[in-house]
Amino acid sequence: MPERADAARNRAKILAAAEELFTTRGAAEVTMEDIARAAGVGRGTLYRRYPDRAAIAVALLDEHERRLQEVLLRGDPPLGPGAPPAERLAAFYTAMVELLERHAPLVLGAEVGHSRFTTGAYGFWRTHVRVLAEAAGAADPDVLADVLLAPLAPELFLHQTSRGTSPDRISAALRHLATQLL
Amino acid sequence: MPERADAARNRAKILAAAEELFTTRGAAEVTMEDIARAAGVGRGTLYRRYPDRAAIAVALLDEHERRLQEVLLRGDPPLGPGAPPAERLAAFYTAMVELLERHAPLVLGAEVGHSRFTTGAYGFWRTHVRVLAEAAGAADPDVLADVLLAPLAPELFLHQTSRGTSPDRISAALRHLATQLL
DNA sequence: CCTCAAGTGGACGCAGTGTCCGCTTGAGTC
DNA sequence: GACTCAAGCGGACACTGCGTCCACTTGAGG
Repeated sequence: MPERADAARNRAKILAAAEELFTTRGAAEVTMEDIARAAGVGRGTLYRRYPDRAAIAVALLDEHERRLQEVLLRGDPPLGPGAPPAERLAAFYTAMVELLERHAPLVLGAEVGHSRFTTGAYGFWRTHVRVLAEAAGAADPDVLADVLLAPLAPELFLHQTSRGTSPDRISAALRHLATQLL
Repeated sequence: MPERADAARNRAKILAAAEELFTTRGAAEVTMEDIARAAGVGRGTLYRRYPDRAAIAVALLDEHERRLQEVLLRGDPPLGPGAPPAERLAAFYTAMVELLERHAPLVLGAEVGHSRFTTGAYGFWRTHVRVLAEAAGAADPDVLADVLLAPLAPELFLHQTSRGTSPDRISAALRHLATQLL
């Protein structure tokens, strides 16, 4: 059965309020209570849908990540299939840094506990990179995939940018890395 | 003035109890109350010295890290000065993985919030790696240093080992990386 | 208009945090 | 050995955020 009208309205209010709070204050400073109040909704209603902050952040990210995943699988080269592995990895890095730049507070919010590696998204990125590493004939692509993804950790990104390093510079360094390794 | 005898005794009891709890249960499952009780000490006493779990974990790690830092600065090659940058980085990776292997729960415990990058230790590792990158003539060693340290994130290490990847394999992959990049 | 399941929201109990302050104790002094 | 007093101690307290529960409300189909 489809979602009831009031339920859909509340879901939208919750997501809008949460996105606003996450990006203005930073995920760590936002409580479930804050989100409920900002959305004009009771705590119970909030918990009915989302068991914790991470779930909300994941829901918010979902759309953006899906879009990139789609492009990786079926888009044009160099992001999509067709280009040599090194170029595809470089393009992937660029896209991910852009994603981080726009949504770092959300990505960080999604990582309550140490959930980063257990979300479906990490698995996807990991598989993608491992396949590229394999195609380039790298030794131990399984471990290399994790290593290549590590510099995209949102905490690191925020640390670097807060220290004054521009996303472009990070992006460039990663592209350089990609061409050297694959 | 020196520390009073009872104070020193309590500090030792606290550190011993905390190390035990951190390693057996995992840092996230340990409360300040737990540590105080296990150490046979009041909460007030605990807070007097350590404002939070992170401070305790940092204190516990301090000794081990100092030893490695000492070797990096003044020890024999390839860890210490003298060897070519790539070899020094490879040796550094090996040493760090070993450190993680022995003390990952502590390292993780030290990272309440996103303190990893603000501790003195991170700054030290970062400087060390940046100097190596510079010596090898790498482009943008400043950013590269962060990138090269990223795969040593304790969350990643724990994730990899819990998935069945042996520390030796991680270590080998990182050494390979070092020789390819510098 | 009626029914009733889906949906709502706030009150409640709990766990952990960090502070405060009256009591205790160690270490110099005579 | 007794005295002093600052350093040290520890438990009580107030507070914040979490997650649940259940009596009430509301939307949609009959």
